[in-house]
Amino acid sequence: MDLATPERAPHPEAPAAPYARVKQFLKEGLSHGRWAPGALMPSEAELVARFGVSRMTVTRALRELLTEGLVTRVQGVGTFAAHLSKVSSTLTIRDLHDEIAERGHRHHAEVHTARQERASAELALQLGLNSGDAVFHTLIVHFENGVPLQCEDRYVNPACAPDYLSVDFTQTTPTHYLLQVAPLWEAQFSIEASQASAQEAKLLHIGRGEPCLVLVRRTMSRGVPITLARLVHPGSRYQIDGQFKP
Amino acid sequence: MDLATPERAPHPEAPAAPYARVKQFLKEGLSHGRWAPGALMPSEAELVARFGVSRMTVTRALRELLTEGLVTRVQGVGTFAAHLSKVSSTLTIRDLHDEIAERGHRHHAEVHTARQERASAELALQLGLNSGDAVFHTLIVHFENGVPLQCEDRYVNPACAPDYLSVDFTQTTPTHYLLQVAPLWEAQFSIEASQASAQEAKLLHIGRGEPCLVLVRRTMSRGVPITLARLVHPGSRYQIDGQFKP
DNA sequence: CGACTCTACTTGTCTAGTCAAGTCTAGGCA
DNA sequence: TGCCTAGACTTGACTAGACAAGTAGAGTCG
Repeated sequence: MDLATPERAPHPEAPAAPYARVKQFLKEGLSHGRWAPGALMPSEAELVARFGVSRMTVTRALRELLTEGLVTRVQGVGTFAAHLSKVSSTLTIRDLHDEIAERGHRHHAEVHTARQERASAELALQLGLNSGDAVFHTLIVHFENGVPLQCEDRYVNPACAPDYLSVDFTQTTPTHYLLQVAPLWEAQFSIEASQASAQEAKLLHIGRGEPCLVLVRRTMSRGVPITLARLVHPGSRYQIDGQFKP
Repeated sequence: MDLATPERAPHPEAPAAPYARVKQFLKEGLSHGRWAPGALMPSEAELVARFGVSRMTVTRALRELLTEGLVTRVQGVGTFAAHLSKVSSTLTIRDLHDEIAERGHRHHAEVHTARQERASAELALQLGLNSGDAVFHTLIVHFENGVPLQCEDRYVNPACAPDYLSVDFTQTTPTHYLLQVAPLWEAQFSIEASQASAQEAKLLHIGRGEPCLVLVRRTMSRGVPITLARLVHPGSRYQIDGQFKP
């Protein structure tokens, strides 16, 4: 225990704010199985009476539990404990440079390709272009303390980032640059395991056929596709971590 | 366009609820780069004046944007556009049975191991037990339309699910059963790519050394570890999909 | 010049009420 | 019996205020 802060937190279980107390009460009840999944929970009026707070306060607590997916609410009926049949975790995909820097390690990048190409039919579809239109293509290998960690094969919609090819990607990562150009994002991704191709194996200094964690990500801004990236990581050197906490 | 519902949605861009209109206004401004990352956004008082609503309404809109991570708020200073340097996506980890059933496919499971064992030192640490304590161990292969899709190697804390070994896992998945027993969860997971072991290759009907997507998940309820699972999928047959939408 | 205070502005939280809309049930009526 | 309606109860959204707490800048005093 930290006895040096007696004023700050007299009871860790009793948050000061009334809305937080109500929320805590409901959360603990849920975690102790007081309301089985699907069961009817106390109504707002009951909670108002029990805690002696106004309805807005109770509403806030319940709305937060709703957005956290812990309860289901039906107008005219009541509030129910959610069945957590799906465990939804938050997976944070970060800029690799930041990730490495945060570990206190050194990051550098080798640019192998940075040129304009003509889009294939499939690529054009993904980027909302017509087949044969110009696209920017970069192939960059990222290193952590001199060890290759990621092979980044990226196509960019020129309309969204006309100056993309003039950026020095040994200094700035494409992710970082594109985040500046296109403010708000919408992304789809898929994660899969596959063997390294001959080129990837060479660039990542691994054996041909070694298992790799492949992350394919397509990002859009205001409905316009910006970029399609294929991020290949050696399976032996990289893993994705995440957690779920209600 | 759906012209059959003229009353319901006259303008898809103008939600009926005032708090939603305020939220939409701010979101669109952010997506159009009206406020650069880190820039000061309108204060609550300004929004109150602009939209002619009460402060609680504006507060709600801003609080929701805050929980979505789109803005940063500092008491006494103001509201700022967040820099989205990290793109946090929601990754939903679901019960495999449900996932397969939703695709309209057939799921069945083969139970290869279901017994009590003594915990190794490392396993005991993960499950909050002492080395040598009893643990339940199951090894189950899940099939989609007769094709092996996942090899589930799971250890369970007997204190949390005393009847675990008496469950018929050809009928119920361990995930589903454990969700019933332990109401609210906390989970940590990691995703990595590695080669199939000899046993895994045999169980999954793939070649030894083929790349596999491995998901290791540890779940806890009220701080007590419940289960540690290692889910191995053939890289050629399985991928994880997700999306991010602010 | 430096330290202090006062003020204006900001967000954080709460209250006590209003109106609206959806659901369920009991009772009445044909 | 079957249908309909009225009332009770629920959530959803909002208003117009209030007080607290934090920040930043302007002005003042030593």
